[in-house]
Amino acid sequence: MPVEAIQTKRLFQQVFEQLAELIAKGEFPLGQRLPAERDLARQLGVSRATVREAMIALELSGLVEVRVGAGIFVVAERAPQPMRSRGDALGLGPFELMEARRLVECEIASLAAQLIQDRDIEALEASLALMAREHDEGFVSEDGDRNFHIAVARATRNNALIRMVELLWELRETSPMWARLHKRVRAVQVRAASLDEHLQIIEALRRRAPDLARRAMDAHLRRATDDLLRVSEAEFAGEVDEEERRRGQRAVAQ
Amino acid sequence: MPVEAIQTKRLFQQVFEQLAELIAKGEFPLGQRLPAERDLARQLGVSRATVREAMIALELSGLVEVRVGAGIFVVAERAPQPMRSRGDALGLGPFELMEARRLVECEIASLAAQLIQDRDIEALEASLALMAREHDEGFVSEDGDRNFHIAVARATRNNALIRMVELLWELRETSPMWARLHKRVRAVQVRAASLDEHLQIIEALRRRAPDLARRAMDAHLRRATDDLLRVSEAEFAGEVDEEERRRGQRAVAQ
DNA sequence: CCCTTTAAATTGGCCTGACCACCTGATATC
DNA sequence: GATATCAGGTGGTCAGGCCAATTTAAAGGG
Repeated sequence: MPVEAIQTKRLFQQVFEQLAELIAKGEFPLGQRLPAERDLARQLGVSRATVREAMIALELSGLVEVRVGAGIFVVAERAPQPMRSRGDALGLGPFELMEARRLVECEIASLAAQLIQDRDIEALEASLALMAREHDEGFVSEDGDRNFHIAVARATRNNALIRMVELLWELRETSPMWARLHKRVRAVQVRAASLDEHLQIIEALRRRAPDLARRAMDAHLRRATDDLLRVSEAEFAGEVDEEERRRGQRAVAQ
Repeated sequence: MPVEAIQTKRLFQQVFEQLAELIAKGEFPLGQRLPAERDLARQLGVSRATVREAMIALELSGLVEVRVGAGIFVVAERAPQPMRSRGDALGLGPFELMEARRLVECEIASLAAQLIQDRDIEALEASLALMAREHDEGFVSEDGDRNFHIAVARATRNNALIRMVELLWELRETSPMWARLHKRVRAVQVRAASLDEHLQIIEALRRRAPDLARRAMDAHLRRATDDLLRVSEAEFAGEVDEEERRRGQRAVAQ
């Protein structure tokens, strides 16, 4: 019989959940001021410090806004997001990530080619230069790579698309499986080839050629996935589960 | 001359940022225990309550883990996510959102058609039924619609894609401009047509027809964008900025 | 000498009460 | 009627304290 995982939640979390529910139910409508911290503390039977801690949680969840001296105001009616930004909560695998990237970033590159401006190209070149510097100095950082792909998204002038690419990198950073493969890939990966692929993406964007940009991005992500697959087979045979491996092969085969 | 938007950051936020930076820099390696709250308070020259508030922020950011009686331990080395989950922080507009949705959800529908299983179709039908119920009862809720599109993503078995669609709806819920247009669209929108469009998407997925699914999803999002554009022109002429309107027209014209 | 038991020190959780800076709205003044 | 002033309310921060959980070290027994 499994032991009930009763975790005595900390007080501020209980207060947080209770208030979040009241907000979601519309008990505290949008824009309305919450009772003062002192009043809430008295009503809830807890100390003001605890209420304050719950308020910080509510604020970090984007549910309320604190205006010093004026009060705390409801700025969203939705339920708090269940804190699942961490990739490991989903059991997110590297190949899922690459598959998603290919799906969206190719189209983003195509759209970017139609809307890109000269200053965007400068940003791309700066990111490429950073990658080259990281390469020379043997950094394990991926800032240049990350900046590059986000810069491509930024060229679409679409904040939702930008946010989406950012999300993909956040998921990557928090994926435990990715961390396992990561450094090995960096070691195996022919970095010069990667730099050249990025250069070709820039070139396609500079020529405002949507199809070419899409193909260049696709080729880049395809090879990256391929490298990943090779490493996972060589070093982690049997460890990466079968579903994930099939996904990787499907992505490369497409 | 624009007034400098100097925001006196609250003390706990400064402590939070400082500690987050130290963690990101590796000053406090993964798994290591942070100094005790009392010590940190003394070293930082703040009260323990302030340190505690910063700790809650760190914990909610997924950087540390609190073990009662034992200490606070680093569980991630990454930098904290910059708290921009709220759509308004980006100035996100409705048409940006729809453009992004068309870009990704069409491809997701195509992929879903290749991988969908019978139980996924059942989930889609349940969502459609919920939409129909909402329609009959005159709800303003969009739960059915949301569930449907997330269910399509779920059929791809790709957690990154699922997360992405969820993100799009989160952004939608937190977009102030969307809130302005939202209810008017619901009033104008021919809901029966929307239900039929969703039905056609299900039908395409049931037949495992990728291209058909992509086209059905495209037609649906296209009409939704079109409705949005019509409402925005009729009711908010001059209010929605020009960039946004052009984006809407471009999306429909494609 | 090693293992178990027990007690002390450490640590986070929570509380009380207080003071300050800031915002707001009503009042007083011109 | 418009403006300046002021008092009350609010969040921000602090100090000090007690409690429960945990760790650590000392004491005990084999």
